[in-house]
Formats: sequence, structure tokens, C-alpha cells
Amino acid sequence: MDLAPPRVTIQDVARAAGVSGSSVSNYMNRHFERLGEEARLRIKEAIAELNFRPNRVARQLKTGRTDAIALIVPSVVNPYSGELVLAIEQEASRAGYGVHMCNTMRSSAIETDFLDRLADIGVRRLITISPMNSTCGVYYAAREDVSIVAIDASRDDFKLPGLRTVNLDHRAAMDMAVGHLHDLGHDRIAYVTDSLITHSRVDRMKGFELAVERYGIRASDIVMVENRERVVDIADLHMVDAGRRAAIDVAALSLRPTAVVAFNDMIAHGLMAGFRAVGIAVPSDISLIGVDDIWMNEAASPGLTSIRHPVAEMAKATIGHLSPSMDEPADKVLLPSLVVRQTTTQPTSSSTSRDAQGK
Amino acid sequence: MDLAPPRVTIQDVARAAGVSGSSVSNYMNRHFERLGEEARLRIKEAIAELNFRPNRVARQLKTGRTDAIALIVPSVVNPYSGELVLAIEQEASRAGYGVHMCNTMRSSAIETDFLDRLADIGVRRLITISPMNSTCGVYYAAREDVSIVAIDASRDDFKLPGLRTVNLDHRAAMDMAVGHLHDLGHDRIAYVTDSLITHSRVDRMKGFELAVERYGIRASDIVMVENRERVVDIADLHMVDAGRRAAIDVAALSLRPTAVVAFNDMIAHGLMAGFRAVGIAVPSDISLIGVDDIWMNEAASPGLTSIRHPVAEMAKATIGHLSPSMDEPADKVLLPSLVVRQTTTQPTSSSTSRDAQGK
DNA sequence: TTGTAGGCGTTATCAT
DNA sequence: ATGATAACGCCTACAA
Repeated sequence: MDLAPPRVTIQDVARAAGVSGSSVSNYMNRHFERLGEEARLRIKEAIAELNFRPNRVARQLKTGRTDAIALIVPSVVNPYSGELVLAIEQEASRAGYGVHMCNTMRSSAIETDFLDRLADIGVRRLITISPMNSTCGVYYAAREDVSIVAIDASRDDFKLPGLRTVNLDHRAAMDMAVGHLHDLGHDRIAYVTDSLITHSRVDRMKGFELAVERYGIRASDIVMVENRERVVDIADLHMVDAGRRAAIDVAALSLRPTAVVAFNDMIAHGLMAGFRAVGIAVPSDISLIGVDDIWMNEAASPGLTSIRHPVAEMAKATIGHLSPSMDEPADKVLLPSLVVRQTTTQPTSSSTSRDAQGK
Repeated sequence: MDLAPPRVTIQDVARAAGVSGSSVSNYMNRHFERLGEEARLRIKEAIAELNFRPNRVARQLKTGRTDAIALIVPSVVNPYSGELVLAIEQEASRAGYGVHMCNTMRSSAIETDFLDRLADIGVRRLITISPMNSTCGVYYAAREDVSIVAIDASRDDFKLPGLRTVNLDHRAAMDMAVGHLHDLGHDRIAYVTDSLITHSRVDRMKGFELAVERYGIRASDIVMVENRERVVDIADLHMVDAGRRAAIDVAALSLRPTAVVAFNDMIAHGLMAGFRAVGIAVPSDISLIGVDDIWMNEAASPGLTSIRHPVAEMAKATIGHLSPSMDEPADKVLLPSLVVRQTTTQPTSSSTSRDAQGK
């Protein structure tokens, strides 16, 4: 371990192998057609011998581009997207890509600054998570050689023909949730969501309606709460607030449901808090299921039953999408799975006969 | 917005300003002593006119270094360090630095690979969070011009004289927690921690002991649970497990405490789950306070009272430490604050007279 | 105070 | 199949 490790350059390798720098360069870039059998071998040995590692910076200066990935996310602390960011970072580094992450905090100024910087250094791979109002599409729209993958967004949200997307199969998710409750014996189920401002919210609710019909659920309700901004909200805590408020609405329903499906887990946790506040016990009085399967579900008590967002698979699909192969679909839809914890049980007599519950 | 935006180089600026490239370079590097009044002005205008932005890659190739920051963290999903990562990223980009993040998952192989890559591109600023067994010290130890800041670690954990640290004032934190409980009227308080494998665990417990003494608390207990590995644990869920197990121990204490201080919030949430499982109500039977103030505290119910880790200030101190000013202390210690939620109340008769509690 | 020239390590073009 | 050579955009002696 030297104090100032002297760089091994392509020329050093060339000298050691008795070939020219260009040949080593060709070797590094896998242009084997332009190399003789013997030269290839000697270069290979010299590289191993000297432990040569090409200087990415020099290459970047020369080519004007880098294989690094720009990752745009509202906030890493966000319970769902945080796990996704981790998975993407791991998948990317497995594929040899560096990742530049930007927490936009939903500020398009921050996002634009970030993209300006990255455009400067030649980044051509973009991943955007939950991009309700991401500007990256507009920004990079003109450039031909840029790959953009949007996670948790509909392609209609952008006007980019080249865009690729990765999404959860929301219909399947709702089918799973309602099916699980139906299996337990529930037939009065409510759905709680906040404003339908994104594709996933719309589609997931639609999925609930379809599922309810499919399982022949007797009665169902949709409770919609509107968003109220928080002063600072790096973790989607406004959804917890929304859930808390929704709990009151659910409790006030003329025919109180025995189970509730929440748009996502944060709303579900809010519901749990709200129900507790008004004396409704989960799950003995009412069952509860969310979507995403954030880690908090496991840490909370009772543990929240949820429909798991397949984070690792989404990351894999995303990185795969970055190097487009034309025979693959531009929109990948992944299947969720059910994680049963403690908030879903069979409806009890107390929850079925609402008189026992009091007003 | 052109399709292939032609780069504005230092030469373009020089031409526009009627000076040479070196002068522009000197301007960019703030070597104003080497510039005439008039030249400086014309360069400034030309830069604004052409919207010139220096090519970081070229500079990097030439100088062999970059001002980007390497950020090493076990996992961004980790409830405490996730918030810290966000704060650091924001503070860094405010200061104009890019951030390369590495989720080591506590694998030194991953960390070493990452540092190798970054050493290649000339990164000389390192931040490491909760580095129980971080190798970065060893790795970069030899290099003179590298700044390393360790957050949530004692300088004794490394053998690097040049290291700078940022830490919470654990003693003050415990003083605050115990003081709060004492103010409420508690005088039988237990402390729950997992194995004392880090500086913060040792120091925080010491702080508890000092505080208990200082407030003249009649009786206190230390409950220590050992770590058990989880198959996969990106979010410190093993601490929740530890808390769950500890709850049983606390319940079995011969003189059951009326309040518990947990080493951190994840353990506290585990305690909450454990208490609920054995029929002990929080806070009416027992009060509970944690440390860190992770977002989950707000989302859980009841909301967990906690000692807040001043994340934004820590980020600021960390970035400040990166450009060492010799008159500042090498070890910064920041003060926490108390966030009262629902898990701490006055001890009730039911919790005070233990007979009412059953066995 | 300002300009000129050389080179950082790589890729790409054009010879051979 | 292989090699010389010229950039990429910037910094930095050193010269003027």
C-alpha cells in the first residue's frame, strides 16, 4: 500500500504487453475483432499482472458520457421509496453502475439543478420514483440517447415515447387483499384512499371495486380523505394524518364495515391510530390491511397485514430496463404477494352485530 | 434547448472576453490576484453571457481529484440513519458537493469495493455513519489529504489522528429523558439496551445511571438483551425483537418500574409490542421513552415520546468538518431535545400499586 | 498582468 | 491486425 499509489495507465499495460495503447484500448472495449489471438492473451496477462483499472474520468472526458445512473426520488426517508432506493442502489452496483441520487422533496427547482449537473457530466440513464410532477421528462425529452425509467407512474403521465415503466399490478394487489378478507369471512369491506391524484391511486381503487364485485361482497364503501400539507414531511406522514381522519368517517358509516383496505400502509397505520382513539379495536372489532409492506408493519403492534410491493424485483426490472432490449415490453407490471400479520382475523360477533359496539 | 447542446468551453469564454484561457481559469479558481480589474469584469460578463459552466470531468482528470463526498452507511432504510443521509445529502448539495452513497449492509467487502472505485476517481472526503466495523479508516489511513468524518462513533474506534467526529451528547440525552419522567412523578425507572457493543450504547447507559442518581430516583434497573441476527434486516428490526423480549424481562422485575427508558426508539417500539402482548398498557400502566425520534414515532399509536437526535444540525456539523478549520474542535457533540407524545404520563395508582397489576 | 504550451488517460481516426 | 496521432476541457508552469 503506497502512500500515493502511482496510477497504472493504458500505456503501462501496452509496454508490458509489447503492443500499442490502441490495442489495449480495443481490448478494454471488447473490440476483439481488431486483435490477434496472441496479442489478446498478452494484454490480458499484462492487465492482471499490473492490476490495471481504466480511468473512468479520462474515458468520460473523451467520450462525453458516463454509465452512471441518476436516481430521482422525493425523499429516501419515504417509507416505501426508501426500500426501493436501497434495492436499486444494490442492483445498480451489482451491474457496475454508480448511482447519483437526488431527493427532490417535490421541488422541481432542486430536480432541475440536479439534472443540469448530471447532464454536464454525461449521464444518460434516468430512474424516477413516484414522479407525480417530475420534470425530468421535459428536461431530457430532446435527447435521443437517454434512457428513462419511471417507477410507480403511468406512461400517460409523460409525453415521452421512449419512456419505460415499472409498476405494481394494482388490480392483482386488490384482488389479493379482498380475497384474503373474503376468505376470512368478511363481507362488509371499506376502502380508504386519499385524493386520486396519481395513476396508482386510481387504478388501485378500481381494482378494489372489481375485486369486491368478483368475490360477491355484500357491501362496500369508499372513503376518500383529501391531503393536507404538513409543514415538513419527509416520510409521508400526511398519509397517517389522512388515515386518522378517515377512521372517524369509517366509524360513522351507517353500516360499519368489518374490514378496511387502505390505499397503502401509511394510511393503514393512521387508521389504526384513529380507531384506537375512538375505541375500536384492531383486529377484534375491525380488520385492516394495507399495501407496500413497509418495515414499520413489522415493528408496529399489532403487526399490519399488507400486500407486499416486490421491491427487489422492481429494482431488477428497472436496471434491466435501462439497457433496452426491443423485444421486451416497455411497461413492466409486477405481481404482489400477501403478508399476513395480526390486523386481519375472522370477523367476530362483536364486529358483526353493530349494536354491541355502541354508537 | 438544442438537441445536442454544444459545450461552452473555457476557450469560448476567453475569446468572448478577449483574454486567454489561463485568465479565465484563474478567474474560475478565484486567483484574482493574477487578474486585472478590467479583465476580471469582462470575464465575468462573458461567463454570464455564454452561461459557461466548467467541465468538472476535465478538471478532475487534470487535478486527479474531485470534491465529491463518499457517504458510507449500513443501510439508508435504517430508521435513524436514513434521516441523517437525507440531511447530509441536502446539506452537501447546498454546499455544492455531490454525494456517492454506499449501503454496506455491514459487509466490509462491499465497503472496500466502493472505496476502491472512489479512490480511483479521487474522492478525498469521507463520511461514515454508525461505523461499528467500518474499514474506511484502514483503507485511507495512509493518505494525507483525505478528510474523514465519523458520525455516531467514538474516535477511539479508529486509529486515525486526523479523524473528526460528530456525536449526540448521550449524557444530556439521558438527563433529559430521566428528568422528564422524574418531573412526571416517576421514581422507579428501568433502562433497556441491547449489548454494549458501541460507544453510544456504553455512554448512553452511563448517562442513564448518572441521571438517575442526579434526580434521586429511588429504584432503577438495567435490562440488557442480546442481539440475535435476522435473516435480512435493512431496518434494524432486530432491535424491535430485542425490545419485545425485554418487555417480558421488565414485566418480571420484582418491583415493576413505572417507566422505561429505551436505548433507542426501535427498542422502544419493540417494548410497546411486548407490553401489549402481556397485557401491560402504555402509558397507563407504564411510561415509555426512546431516543432518536424516528418518523415512526409519529406514525405509531400511541405516539412514542422520544429524545430527538438533531439530524439537521449533525449534517451541518459534518459537512462543516469536511473542510477542517484548525481552531475548531475535532469532536463535535450536539444537544438533543425532548419530544413529548403519548407514551409518557404521570404514574397512575394502577402502576404504582403493583398488586393491582396482578402477577 | 497576461499568454503559450504541455499533459492528465482515454478513445477514435487514419495510416500501415 | 496493429500503431501513431490528435483530440476531450482544463490546469499550471513558465515565458513574455
